[in-house]
Amino acid sequence: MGVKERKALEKQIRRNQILDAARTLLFSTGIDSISISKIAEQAELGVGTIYFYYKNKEQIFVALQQEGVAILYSTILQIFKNKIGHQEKLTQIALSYYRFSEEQKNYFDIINYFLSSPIVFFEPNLKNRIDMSGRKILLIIRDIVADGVLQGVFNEKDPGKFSIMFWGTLHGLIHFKKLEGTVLENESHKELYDYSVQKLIHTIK
Amino acid sequence: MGVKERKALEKQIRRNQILDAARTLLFSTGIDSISISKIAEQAELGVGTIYFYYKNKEQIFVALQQEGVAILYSTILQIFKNKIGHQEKLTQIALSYYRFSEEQKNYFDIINYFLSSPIVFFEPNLKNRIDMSGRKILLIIRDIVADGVLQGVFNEKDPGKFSIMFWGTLHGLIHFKKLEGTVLENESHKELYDYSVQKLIHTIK
Amino acid sequence: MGVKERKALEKQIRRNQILDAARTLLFSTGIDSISISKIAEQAELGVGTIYFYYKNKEQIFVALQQEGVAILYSTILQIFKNKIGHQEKLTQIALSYYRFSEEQKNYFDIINYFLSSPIVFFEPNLKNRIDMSGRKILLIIRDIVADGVLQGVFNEKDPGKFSIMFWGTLHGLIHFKKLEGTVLENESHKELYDYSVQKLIHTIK
Amino acid sequence: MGVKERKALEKQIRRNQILDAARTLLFSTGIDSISISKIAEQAELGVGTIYFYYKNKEQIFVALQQEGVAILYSTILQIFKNKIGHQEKLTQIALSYYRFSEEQKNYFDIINYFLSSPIVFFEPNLKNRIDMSGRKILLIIRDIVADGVLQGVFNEKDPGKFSIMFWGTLHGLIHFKKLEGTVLENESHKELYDYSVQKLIHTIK
DNA sequence: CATGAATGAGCATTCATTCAT
DNA sequence: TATGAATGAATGCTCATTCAT
Repeated sequence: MGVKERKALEKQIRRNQILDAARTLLFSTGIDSISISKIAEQAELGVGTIYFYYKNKEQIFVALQQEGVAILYSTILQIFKNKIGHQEKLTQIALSYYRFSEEQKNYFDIINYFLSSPIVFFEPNLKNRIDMSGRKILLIIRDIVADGVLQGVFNEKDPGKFSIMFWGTLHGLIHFKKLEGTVLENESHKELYDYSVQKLIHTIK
Repeated sequence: MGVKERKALEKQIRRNQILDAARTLLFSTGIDSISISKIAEQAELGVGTIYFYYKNKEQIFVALQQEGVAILYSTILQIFKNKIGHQEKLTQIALSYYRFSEEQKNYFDIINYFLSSPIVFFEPNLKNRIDMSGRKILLIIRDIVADGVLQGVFNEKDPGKFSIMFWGTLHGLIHFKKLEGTVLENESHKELYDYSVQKLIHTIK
Repeated sequence: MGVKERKALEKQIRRNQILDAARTLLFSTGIDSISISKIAEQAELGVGTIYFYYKNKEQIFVALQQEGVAILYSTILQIFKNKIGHQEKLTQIALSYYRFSEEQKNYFDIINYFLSSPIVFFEPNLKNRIDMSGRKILLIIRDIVADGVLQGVFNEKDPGKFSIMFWGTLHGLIHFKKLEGTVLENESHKELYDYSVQKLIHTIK
Repeated sequence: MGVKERKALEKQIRRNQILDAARTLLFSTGIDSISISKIAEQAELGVGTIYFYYKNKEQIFVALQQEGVAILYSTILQIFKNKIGHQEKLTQIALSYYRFSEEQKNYFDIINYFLSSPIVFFEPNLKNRIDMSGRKILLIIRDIVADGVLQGVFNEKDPGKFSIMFWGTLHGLIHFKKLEGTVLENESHKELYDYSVQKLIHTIK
């Protein structure tokens, strides 16, 4: 291993060290209380060092968001590989996102941070990275639907569009969890979610 | 007009003056840059005066959110009253939310602020007010569907559930507007939205 | 009853109404959280009205302090009147102050506020009123001692001085309650207090 | 001297610079008027810088309190080391506290701040540090008494208890300085103090 | 590479008091 | 008498970022 490689490796190690610290904070006190100096303290590094490895706070958030998406993706990939029916796959994927929003709330929050906040400007590069990480999930859904169509299980002209609609619905509905107890007086939010998923799947049968 | 009425009127005027200032800020620099002292400056009032009329910052946000919802509601109410088909009504409502998210982006942001942020605590009263303001919109949709079912145009056992799914889908998809240019490479976001709306309506035909 | 008397009576009623409010706050949230506007709200009066009846916040505090001292005084007066020995009287008085500091903590705090805070300036009149209210308590102690001397139970040339020393010791020791758990590692504060009282009494035997 | 040492030294200098500023304020306008921003201004530093060196305002107060206690302690230690009688030592210690409360009034105030205010919460660690600083003074008194007992000069079963009573009396009586001119009509406060000290010492003879 | 000191604008909120009505 | 609107300084504290070493 040459000097270059070792340097690169060390750099990666430091980056991970910083990310570890940020993740610890994310999970211990939530997204709102992450600050660079807290990360530095947690990572046992100087503040300046953080800035050497990440241009700014946003970059760290992006890295965490990628982690979150990766976790979600791997779950969904498992489902994709299962030997179960197409419809069942979609149902399980939907369920897994619901669970993710609850069990990995902090990761969900940070994904949501990029998706829902009215923040205007990201460097194009960054934005690309953020967005593309989620794309793979949509592609899985698309593939399931497309394959279902091939197999004659589903009937849908544009699996790509559908996959986005599918995910958008799930995402929107999860936000409505907040309305439990007020708008959703008698409705169980989970029931509502399941109902919607079935409805969605029904549209391509 | 007695002294009492005049006082009450003046008080209302001041409240509006403050809200005007907050709205101006909301529309000029976005929700993230609204602070009490900026509102005070904009309104040409002392900071303390703001607190005399609104208990805290959140209350001002709520007032703005209510404004936004009211605008959206009135648009949707118009559509509801139109003498057009049930399906057409739903289509137009969906369209109007899309437009709202673009043309009244700042109002959309503040509504979204209450719906999407991982924020911790609201006084129950406040939360109720926030949530319930949106409820009327859902009820219109429910009524359209329910009436459609009565008329034999639609087929849906639970119009209440459907209305929430409908809105959730719209809401979630609007968030995906951000993905234009990255994930949505070739897709037009608007086309996708329309596609989804038609799909949704199709499920209750 | 003439107009003058009625007016005076009404004025007194209002003053009490204000004091009631202040006392309620004192006992519900403690001395630190008493503010004029809170008093006004509690009393269902305007802020300006408070200032009509009390020149400033301090005046209200003084009134509360007087109440506290009055309560303490009446307890001590009871003990004074009891048909028990001189020594027993002193013991019970000391005990009653200890209890007062615990059971009427809020009154104790406000008395302490005037006695311990480094605040410099009070109007002479005010200061006189504050200080003199406590004087009666000291006089009781002095009388007990003086009478004890007469009866041959005690031996003390200057009962006046002793009464102040007696009270000063109690007061100082109560402050040390805070040291429980740190400086007073193994000592029970109450035991220490009792020990000191006995010691004190012993000096005049 | 290495870089590390120099850095540490500079850091200490800055901490002192801040403390100097705080002390200046303490001595010019009293404890009540110390605020972080005033300290920053006085120290010609940014507010943030203050917080870099002291976690919060309380920490600065503690530092000042420790200074005060240290001054008092060193005086008392001197007396302890003097080759004078046991009784004389106690007398002089009492006198030195009296003088301290007059000549170092601001330090006395800040010590008193921690001892007398009904303040709610301190980090346990902090509280420990505050309380323990005073402990050393009590231990000196205890040792004098204990030694006096050994030498047959004093007669006291529990020198530890006595030392606290001794100090509590002094402390409480100093508070009564405020009553000069009102309650203490004809009494000289100083005379009263001396009287009490002699009385106290007498109890262990 | 790594550090960590320094910044100062920024934050939400409180408060005693005044004064025109 | 009584009101309550208005004030604005003041509070403790946070934070992303910079930069000299």
